Amino acid sequence: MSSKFTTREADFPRWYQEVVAAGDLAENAPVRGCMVIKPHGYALWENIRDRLDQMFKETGHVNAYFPLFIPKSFIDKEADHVEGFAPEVAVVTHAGGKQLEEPLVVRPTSETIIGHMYAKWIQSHRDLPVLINQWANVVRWEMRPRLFLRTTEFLWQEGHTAHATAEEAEAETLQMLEVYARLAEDYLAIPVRKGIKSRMETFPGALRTYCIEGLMQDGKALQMGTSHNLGQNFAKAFDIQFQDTDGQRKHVFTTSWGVSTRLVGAVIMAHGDDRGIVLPPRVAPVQAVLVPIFRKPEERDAVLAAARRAIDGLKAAGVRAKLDDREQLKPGPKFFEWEKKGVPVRLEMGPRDLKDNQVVMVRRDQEGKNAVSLDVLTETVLKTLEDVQSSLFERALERRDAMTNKAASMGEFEEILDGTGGFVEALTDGTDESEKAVKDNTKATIRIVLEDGDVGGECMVTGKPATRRALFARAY
RNA sequence: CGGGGUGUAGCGCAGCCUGGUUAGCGCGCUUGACUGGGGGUCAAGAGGUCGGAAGUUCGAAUCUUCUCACCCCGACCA
Repeated sequence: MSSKFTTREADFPRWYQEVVAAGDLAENAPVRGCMVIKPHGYALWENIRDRLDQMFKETGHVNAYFPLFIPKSFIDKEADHVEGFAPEVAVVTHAGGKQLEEPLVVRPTSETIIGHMYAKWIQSHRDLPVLINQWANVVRWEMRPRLFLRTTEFLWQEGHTAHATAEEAEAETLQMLEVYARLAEDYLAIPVRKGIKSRMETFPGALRTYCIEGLMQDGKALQMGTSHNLGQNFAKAFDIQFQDTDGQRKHVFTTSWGVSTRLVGAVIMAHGDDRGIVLPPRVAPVQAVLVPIFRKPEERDAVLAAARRAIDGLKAAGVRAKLDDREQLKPGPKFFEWEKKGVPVRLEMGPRDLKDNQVVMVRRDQEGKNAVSLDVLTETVLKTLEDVQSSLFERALERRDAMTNKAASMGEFEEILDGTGGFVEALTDGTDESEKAVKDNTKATIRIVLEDGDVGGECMVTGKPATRRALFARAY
């Protein structure tokens, strides 16, 4: 019954690695920083992807695909963009057995190539808005890779839209932030803080960056999605213009927004326990697993027949249910395996249960076992899945709130960070210098700016009158 | 790029300092039997260019030199 994992409390990063491996989600590839996403991990990503894709379609977006290779000169066209991405870009200099005329960048993100295409596609206000998303892999050379959280190659989606007015672009940016927040909270059961990034944390080339920030169990923040209002920066760099109703040629306003396979890491770090991964039912590839128990052949036949009926009932009700009828494994090892994989509900069915017309049900998020009559199995499982979903969210919310504090001075600020960690709300004078000083001294960064302007009080760094209220945290 | 470390079976390691028969251990794997309501037991097996190269030696996983790879700690990021 005891766990073999390093506990979260003892060493969170190590716990994370062990749990990812034990849950059979992914492993490191021969190339440093790259990962192989295994079937169970990929199924998890597919569920996130499918739900998001549906949400994008519901908000009027369509999918397209842009190429992996981008002429290096494209990246150079937007000054902030080059500077921001230069250190992590992979460049192809040779191909076809010779040196290339112009090096090709392996996309770290696709604003530039998409901007180039939009310049061709957009002529008139009648062509707007353009609402395109793409599912793709991108490469950003990483020095400190961590499975799912930070990998050199990762899977993501990037939405790229173009609009006639600044207002429309801003509305789009905020709308997609909302979509991300809903995905995180309703689907991944992770409460998030929504907000705007400081200038220092803004996407290279963007006017404004909004984001959702989750808090992990170790008190560190995780950026779970970003939505950028790019203003006319890329429109000007790539000359994306349209003729408006007034006859004038104008630059469009663009946005971009993305979430990645990092979300899989978020789910693990937000909900996992010392026995392994715990998956919210809505994303779980397997929501309920049934482990049959028997000794003699006649027991086997009876149990398996009843088990198949139960599974069929669950599947008919839309539950992603699985019968684990592998005969080479005893029930015990199966229990541990599914537990490590995070399956929300486990059912055990043996001869004793058959006699009583019941199964034994175990919730992944709780201790203990309960008997459930076969007559009400399907509705009980459905209800339990909903319960697990909401209690995971509630638990994460309580943890988050308990780890959100205010600091009035640097002393208090550091005390909180070194104690419980988590989000710390504090006042600063809003300068890059103060923000940098906090980062250098405490490793905490501004996750979101809560308010700029007349906030009262004084800057915790300089003591000058404060002009900004922000949420800080140490982050992944 | 600066500092520290590791390469021996699929994985994790011992052996090296102090050279000496067929290079071991745990887990995993294969076959079989007994087992089966929370990680079972027994038996029999398979699996190795000891990272690579050169050298010292009668003899090298072990000593020397070179080389390659990877990992950890310090500057960025969805």
